[in-house]
Amino acid sequence: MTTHQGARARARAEITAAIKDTARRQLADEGAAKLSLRAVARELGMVSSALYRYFPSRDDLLTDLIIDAYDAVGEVAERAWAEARATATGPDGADPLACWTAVCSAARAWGLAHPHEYALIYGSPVPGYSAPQSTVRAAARVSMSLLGIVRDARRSGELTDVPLPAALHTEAQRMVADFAPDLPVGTAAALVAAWAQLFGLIGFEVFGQFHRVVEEREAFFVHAVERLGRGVGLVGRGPAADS
Amino acid sequence: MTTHQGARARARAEITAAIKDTARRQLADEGAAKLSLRAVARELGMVSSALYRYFPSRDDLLTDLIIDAYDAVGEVAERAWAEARATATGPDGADPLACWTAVCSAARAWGLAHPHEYALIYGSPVPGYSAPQSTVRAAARVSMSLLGIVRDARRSGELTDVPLPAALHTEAQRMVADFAPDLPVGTAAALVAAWAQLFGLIGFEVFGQFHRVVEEREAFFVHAVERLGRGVGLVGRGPAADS
DNA sequence: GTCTATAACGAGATAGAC
DNA sequence: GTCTATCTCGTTATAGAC
Repeated sequence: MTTHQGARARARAEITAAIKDTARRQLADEGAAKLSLRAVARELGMVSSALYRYFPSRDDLLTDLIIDAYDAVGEVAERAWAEARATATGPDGADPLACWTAVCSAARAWGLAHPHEYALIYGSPVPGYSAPQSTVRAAARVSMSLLGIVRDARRSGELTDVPLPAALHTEAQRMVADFAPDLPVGTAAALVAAWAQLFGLIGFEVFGQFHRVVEEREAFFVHAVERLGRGVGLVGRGPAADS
Repeated sequence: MTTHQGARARARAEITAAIKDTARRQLADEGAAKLSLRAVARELGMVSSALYRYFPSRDDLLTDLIIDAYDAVGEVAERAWAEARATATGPDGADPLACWTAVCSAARAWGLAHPHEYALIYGSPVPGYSAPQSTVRAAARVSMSLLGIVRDARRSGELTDVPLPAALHTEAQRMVADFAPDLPVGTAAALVAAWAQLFGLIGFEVFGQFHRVVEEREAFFVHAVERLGRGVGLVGRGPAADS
């Protein structure tokens, strides 16, 4: 009985994974707008109605792909943070700015390696599709890593203050209450802005806007996100930037 | 003969405009990936083959829509710059930071008002479509406005230096040679980064990533781009940000 | 209970003959 | 420029294998 259930569960997991893999391939070929259950089924040698045992609808398959993509970037970001924490550590703990650039670079590398999945989560919305609430936890993982780095820096006294206009005080206080307890209001607002700006840099590179504009993309990116990190108040221990 | 040609040309222009309008509506409904000459023709009561008198292929129609969209943002950006130049002017000319935020806010407002055209030019690439060289002039208009503001600031002595790591010197020198003569290397690199980051902020708002994260979006945006402007070396004349 | 296959629906796209 | 025959799609109902 147990082995029976185990075998069934294993088979189910395998087929689910195969469906998603095929769907991801279609995503790359035709884009999310044209993702079709029938085409996935055809490519798998199944009949379309059989897919409904695994995904109640096309949109649910899309949702799963989106969550997977968010989890994939989130995981490389978290892993990069953990590694930077372990290696770039001085007497006072990890170097905040080194952790920051490590996480940002990890997100960039993932985007460049998976442009179509990147487009799925950070590109244009899919027409007619509205992401359900179930995507938000995975979607927050990268920003949670950035937030954690800033928190670490604050604990080790390596976070400078960020000015905030009076008009944004209540808004930033709401942000602090929502997801950044123990952070100063200016830092919270700057962090949200930096988060959007980070994906502006990555998106421009992944989507080709830097074509014939930026050539040494990695060095350019690292410098830009270092400046972003300093903008949220992180202080670097490494050699200062030359002028 | 002249009136004949004029009438023909006028009719042709009208039909071309009608085709583009219909295509833009389809863009909003189904996305760029599903843009089809046939559907446009049907909606216009024409037969699909008739459209080929106006656009040689679907991709050419797409290219036209893309150029139009770039020109539309470019125009509001340029107009905003001109207006800010005229109003926010002191003894030394226009206030550089006021011009900067005016141009950024104009681009944001256009994106929020035309999310589908925004997606067309700053969102995910259209599968199977590659933008031809003919789009680059229109695509550069917003960044050219930002560049012009920085140039003005430099002329009026209101541009501070931006540090640049040695590893990026040759890259930034190439940028300066390509499109920013008379600008310091650090400024050029910072400007390109700010350009990408600006559209990160706008894209996150247009595409809904700020849902339940940022509520007072306009004030948040203005503050963020002010900081961006200072990051490229612009100095503001208005009241400094409170802390 | 779990799955796959057949068949069908209504709607839309497409290719080609005329 | 029109019409038709044949494709696609998401989705459901149903029947039967394991």
